[in-house]
Amino acid sequence: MEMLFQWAAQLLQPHVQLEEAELLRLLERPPKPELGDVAFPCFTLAKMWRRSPQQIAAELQARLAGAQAEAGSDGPIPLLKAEAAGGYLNLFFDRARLFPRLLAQAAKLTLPRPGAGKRVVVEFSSPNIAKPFGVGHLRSTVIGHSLARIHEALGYDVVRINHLGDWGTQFGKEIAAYKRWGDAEKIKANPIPELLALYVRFHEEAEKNPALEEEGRAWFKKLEEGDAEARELWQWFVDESLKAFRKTYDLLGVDFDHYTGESFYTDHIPKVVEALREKGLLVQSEGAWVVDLSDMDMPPCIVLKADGTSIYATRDLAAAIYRHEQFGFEKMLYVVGAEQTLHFRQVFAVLKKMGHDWADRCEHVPFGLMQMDGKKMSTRKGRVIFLEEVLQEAVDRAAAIIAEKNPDLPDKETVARQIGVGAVIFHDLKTHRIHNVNFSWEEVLNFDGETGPYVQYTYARTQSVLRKAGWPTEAGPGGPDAGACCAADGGCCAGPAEGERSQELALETAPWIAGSKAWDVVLHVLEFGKAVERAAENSEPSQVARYLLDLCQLYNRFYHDERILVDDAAERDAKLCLTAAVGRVLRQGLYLLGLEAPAQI
RNA sequence: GUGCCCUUAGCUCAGUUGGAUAGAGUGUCUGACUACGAAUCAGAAGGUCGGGGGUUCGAAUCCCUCAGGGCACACCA
Repeated sequence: MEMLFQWAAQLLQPHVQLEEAELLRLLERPPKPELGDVAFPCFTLAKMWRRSPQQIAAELQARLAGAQAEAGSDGPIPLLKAEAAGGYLNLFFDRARLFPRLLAQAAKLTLPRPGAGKRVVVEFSSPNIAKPFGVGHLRSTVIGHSLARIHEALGYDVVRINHLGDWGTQFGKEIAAYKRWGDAEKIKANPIPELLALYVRFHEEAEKNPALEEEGRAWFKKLEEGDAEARELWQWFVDESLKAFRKTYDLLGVDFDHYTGESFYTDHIPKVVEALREKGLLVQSEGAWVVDLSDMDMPPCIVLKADGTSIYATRDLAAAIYRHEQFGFEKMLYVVGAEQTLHFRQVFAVLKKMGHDWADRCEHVPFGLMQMDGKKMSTRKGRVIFLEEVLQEAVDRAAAIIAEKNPDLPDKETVARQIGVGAVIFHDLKTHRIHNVNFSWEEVLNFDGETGPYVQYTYARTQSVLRKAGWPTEAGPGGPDAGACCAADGGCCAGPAEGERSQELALETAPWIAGSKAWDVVLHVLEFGKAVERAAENSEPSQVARYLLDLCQLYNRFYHDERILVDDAAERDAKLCLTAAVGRVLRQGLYLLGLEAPAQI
């Protein structure tokens, strides 16, 4: 595509008084393939030349035709014709000559590496200890995991941090509840549900008996002051919870470099408070110590509560400073729900006031709520759906479909897991993260249409064709470089026995391309890098998911309408080469989203 | 009450720096497996892009305003 735009600019430049850069900026791709390969909108020229865009388009058409006649049919740029349509000048290139060159590009496609030598810290997942891992936490987990992989693929050095919710007044409450009603045996047998039940009961009883709240806060104060009993109970809750979380992470294929939760920063808090005090930023208000942010139209940021204990903002300040010292990031992403937007604006503002200019490189990556019946899910009210249950249902569904459609598939259990889990992850990543999503079993368990299984199916289809043709197929779980060319083993475009030949053929012409959908496919394959870069710039994995869905649709249309394994060797090899390129992009794209890509499903 | 976010087909959503007749999926109806995998593909139907102003040659996209929904607004995270 880039190449087409470059050529178009070169062709047009002698006839318009515009800089090449300006020209390139104006050029666009026509909305429909029948309209040509590159379009030049004449509206801006119309203003400068004081003539109608239609007139200008017609004139340019004539001029290009003249220039083309002069250059002859084998000029350096294979322009077929230029056509004025409305205020546009549409350029048609000689696809037969062009296709082999585009295909060669697609075959050795690699991602750009704008992140080389730069580090990015991604904080994500961050579930709360002693609470179940609900579908709500899934969002942070899969978005963060995908953003980490996307940045890695672009060359960044990525640090993944699980900022566990393992500190705060809630643990005072949990301890208070345990002391009153807890049963150690029950908890050992069934840790998270039992701990949750205690927590829920605490809030119910506190409605009637407000003194309980005070009791909870008192236990947190003890905990923060290092009280042995409090510490011991807390540690127990943490250990049990982590055991359960790790199982979920294994199933999802997610990992972290650091499980440094909020409690990790306890020791750093005094330093932060001292720094704030020294800079004169701390003022006392209603008994608490706060940083005033009224100059930025924000409510004050509480740093120490009236009882002297820390609050989550304090711990986020300490964490940010610690991480900056430790990792020296280019940027730091906080993948945390949109309901905490104000909190992060406050934290970043306080960092700025402290003189930490790198606060500008911290970015809250918000996402919409996971809702149930249009309402927020709530652990306290027991209105949650457990992620484990969702994943299990999805895997069961995948297994049932396999049993029905492909009973002879080897390693059925593994594939069912890959498909089921993939369906859940993809469903969460395919739309803009900021939208609220209403949880729906029907949607999550749907495997048709714009879904993870659809992309996985298309990938398996590419591998199936290659296998049939005796070409090498991709194996293994994918990886950071899965989309890179397999140049090491002699070139992607190569059948095993006839590598050189197909490469050479590919350099000539592809007369069959007229009317073939392979053209649309190869153009889209070449857009992969742009899609990934856009996803990183916007911290938006859905842009990769969207790209993959479009690629699948284009490839499936091509696959359905035309035969790949035709008798003509040149055509067959070109189509196989395209198929291999699509397969590589799909595999790497799935990897970037956190999905596996089984070769057969 | 104040601030932020959201609103596009019955439902769920795309729509890149403002560009040509606003696109998918799903659901409904109808077709295509003696073909390289039908978890697929094709066709039909379905739209005042929440309403109203404005900027522009041109607005789903930018500005203003109103409405509806969501979230947040100091000792929870």
